[in-house]
Amino acid sequence: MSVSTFDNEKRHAVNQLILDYAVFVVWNDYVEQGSVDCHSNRELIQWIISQEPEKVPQTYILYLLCRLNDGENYLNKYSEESTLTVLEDAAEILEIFLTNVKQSFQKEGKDLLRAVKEEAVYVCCRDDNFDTAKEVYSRLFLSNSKEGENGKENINKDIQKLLKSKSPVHFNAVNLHKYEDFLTKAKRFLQHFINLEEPYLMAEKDAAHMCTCRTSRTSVTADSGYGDRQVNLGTLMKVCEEMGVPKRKSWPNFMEHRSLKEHLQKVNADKNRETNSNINANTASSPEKRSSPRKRKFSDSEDTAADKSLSTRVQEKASLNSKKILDFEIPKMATRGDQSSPAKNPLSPVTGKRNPWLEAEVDDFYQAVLIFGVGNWSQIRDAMKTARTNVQLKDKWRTILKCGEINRLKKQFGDVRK
DNA sequence: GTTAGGG
DNA sequence: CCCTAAC
Repeated sequence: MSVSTFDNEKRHAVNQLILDYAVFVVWNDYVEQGSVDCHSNRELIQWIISQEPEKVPQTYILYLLCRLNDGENYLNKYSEESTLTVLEDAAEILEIFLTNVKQSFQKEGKDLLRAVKEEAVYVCCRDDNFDTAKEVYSRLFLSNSKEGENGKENINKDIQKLLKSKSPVHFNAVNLHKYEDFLTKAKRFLQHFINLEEPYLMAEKDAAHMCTCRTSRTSVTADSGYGDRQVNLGTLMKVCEEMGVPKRKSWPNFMEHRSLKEHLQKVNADKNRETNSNINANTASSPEKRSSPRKRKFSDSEDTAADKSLSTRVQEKASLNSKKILDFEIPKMATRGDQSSPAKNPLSPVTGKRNPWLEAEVDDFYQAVLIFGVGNWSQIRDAMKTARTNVQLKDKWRTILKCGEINRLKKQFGDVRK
């Protein structure tokens, strides 16, 4: 079963499972007992990396893979405290990863890094979110030098060039370029560092499988919920204990993994049967649950005293250990007041009926014109994925000029090239 | 199929 | 928004 056949929500859930699982496995290897307070997988992984960075390249890779997988949907978020898009995060991770690989891989790695960065901008354009595209672009490609109004024009030109480079012949790269191709390229590079027998990668398959088993039983939606994953992690731990999966130094072999998986399915099936009666009450992902900090306990033997010492140790280590590893900070994204979805007005397929333009729609249109240029209406139509025809766009541009709405747009987004 | 322009 | 010429 290929992960790429999942819809985004499922894939996101799978990736969460992979991360959880990876963290669990790594945890088992590096920590004998105890527990730690962490608010996200990111923190946990950062902590693990801070312990013995050179020993856990796979952790980077897995972390990276998850983000690359989810990157197509740049709106996915792994942690509450960060507003980075997924692929921006991937770029950061990759950058750190590259500092730890052999010289001979550096060039190829740099190429991939550039591809990831471009893709980060690209996915936003493809989704008609040019605002975010510009923000991402300036964060990833422009040094901190602050430019004024004329900087905006340059960004538009740069993005246009970037889109062009994806498909030099035809300008509608947005439709031709496949995310899967990019993903394949990324994975090809990472193969250099991946041993396919590693449990990390087997986790990818298992998690996908586990996810389908569970989702087919409980109707998908509950899966993106954070509480669900926590339960899963606990179950994983219990199963590992029951089955005597070795805690340290030797990885579980393939057979152990398979049986673990089967066992897990059974446990989940039982659990689902129990909760089947009130599924509907709990399926909707509840934001309240998410907001509460996440507490992982991998061992019940220790209590809060050990907890504290460990979590403070984490913080100390984290701050001690080289900033280049833990410094993920990037200027925050300027969030416009909830304009997340460009409010696609119910399009009227009925011919002859008036279909007024919403202001947000006009804004998007204008920004598409900034990037594709005046007159390239069909390309703009494709990029915007709007139901309006190229002729309608042309007419709208004419009225924008005629009624002087152009002044507002020019002021807000910068001038267009002629 | 696409764009410019008159209506 | 529609229509048509021109490409």
